[in-house]
Amino acid sequence: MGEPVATRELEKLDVFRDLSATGRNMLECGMQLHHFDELKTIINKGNSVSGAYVVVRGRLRVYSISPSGNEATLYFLNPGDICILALNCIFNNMDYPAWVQSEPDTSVGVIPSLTYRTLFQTEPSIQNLTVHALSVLVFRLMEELEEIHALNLNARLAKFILMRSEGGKELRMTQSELASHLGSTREVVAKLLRRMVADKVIRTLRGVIVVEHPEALAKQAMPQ
Amino acid sequence: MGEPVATRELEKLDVFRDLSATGRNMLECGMQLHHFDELKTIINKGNSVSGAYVVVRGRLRVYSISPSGNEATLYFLNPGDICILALNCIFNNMDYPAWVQSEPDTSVGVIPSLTYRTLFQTEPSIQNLTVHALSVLVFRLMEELEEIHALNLNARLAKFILMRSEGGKELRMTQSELASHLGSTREVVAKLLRRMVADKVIRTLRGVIVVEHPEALAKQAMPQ
DNA sequence: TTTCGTGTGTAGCTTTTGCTACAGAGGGGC
DNA sequence: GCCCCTCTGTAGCAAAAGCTACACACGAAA
Repeated sequence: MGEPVATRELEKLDVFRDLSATGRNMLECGMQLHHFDELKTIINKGNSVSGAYVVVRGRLRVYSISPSGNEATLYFLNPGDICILALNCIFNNMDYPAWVQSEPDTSVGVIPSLTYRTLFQTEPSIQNLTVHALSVLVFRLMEELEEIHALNLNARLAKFILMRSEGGKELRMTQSELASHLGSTREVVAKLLRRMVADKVIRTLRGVIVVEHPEALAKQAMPQ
Repeated sequence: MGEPVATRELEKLDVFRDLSATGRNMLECGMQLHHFDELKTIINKGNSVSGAYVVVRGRLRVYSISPSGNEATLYFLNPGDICILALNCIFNNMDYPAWVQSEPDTSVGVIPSLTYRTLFQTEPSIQNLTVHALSVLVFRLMEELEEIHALNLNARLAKFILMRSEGGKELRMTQSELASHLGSTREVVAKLLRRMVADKVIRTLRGVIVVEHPEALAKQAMPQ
């Protein structure tokens, strides 16, 4: 169980620095803080969106579920990140199009829809924040779409390991989590990893992938 | 060869109505008009973006090219549409990440980057236009990503035919164009179409697909 | 009419990916 | 130690999709 969120913790985040630069205190503006002690599904697909979500502490996982029941992680939200899907919903009066799960000890700030839209009309910092967040997502999504067409699963896996391994050394993630990120299945991921291990490109441990030969991995991340 | 663009033509578009509601005339603001008589590649991947592009007449096709040389159409821009990729580039100082081709007799208005950014800071109509265009794209992209994971090619093809056939009757598009939209190849598309023809769901003519049985097609567009 | 380019029909093979099924390995709690 | 749960290793088959290769059809231009 984590300690309650301190104002100090809020002020560390760029988002809130931007917001407070407008001379407003978010809590006074009506922002609510929610805390989740444990892993819990906090939004289901089709839920209505009450406001703009900003992660203050911990992590949120946004994912979709295919009809066959497979989960595919869309992205994570770390402290300071805004949920852009929720922003979209606010500006288009739509229901939330995915699922969201909180990790243990996660705090989320919620700025009510109306408040956010009002702030957007008057505050340049909120305008820029919004547009920037949206653009970044658009690019990420287009890149991913292009990748799916251009790269086979092995290349996408190689690329994923490269990008997410801290300092290009190792990646702490189970094989099913990997599969979920790539929209594939564990067995297939295991098969591909096996080949990489045979090629001495990586080593696998329980819940960890150790990158042995980053250059070779980068080569596998290339088309073909 | 088309006639030059008339002011009347500009005023018909929602975008410009929004803009002129701000009491500004876009041409006076520095918008330039470009006309293309024939099919021509007007932007290459990596080109710098000079401003916000608005289609006034005709159509632009935005596409990516995979390393193997296959084109995959990302989307079309019809009169009144803004190129959101270009918007993104403007707000993030990036180079254009795809290719753009003009159809014959196409006119495009270009609002210089700086002008657009200035307008964005002051004009609510431009703010809303921008955010709305971005959100819509984000949703479209996420939907497509989810579809690729959840649906097989046959279902995606069925859905595509349904969505794009005018009034659910027929779709004027060659099989290679279809393949390009789905990021697949002509032969595979032909194979799937063949099966649909055998099932009496569609009829195929040269450059045309006639929808015979929309309900059956909708059924094929479902997962599995 | 002939020719040529583009669009379509089709076959067969290969590769990739998914699915089922099971065995073993490691680690935490009892 | 023992149990149980999760994570991993592996095999084998099935389905999906891509690639190669060719034949034919249609229509426009010469």
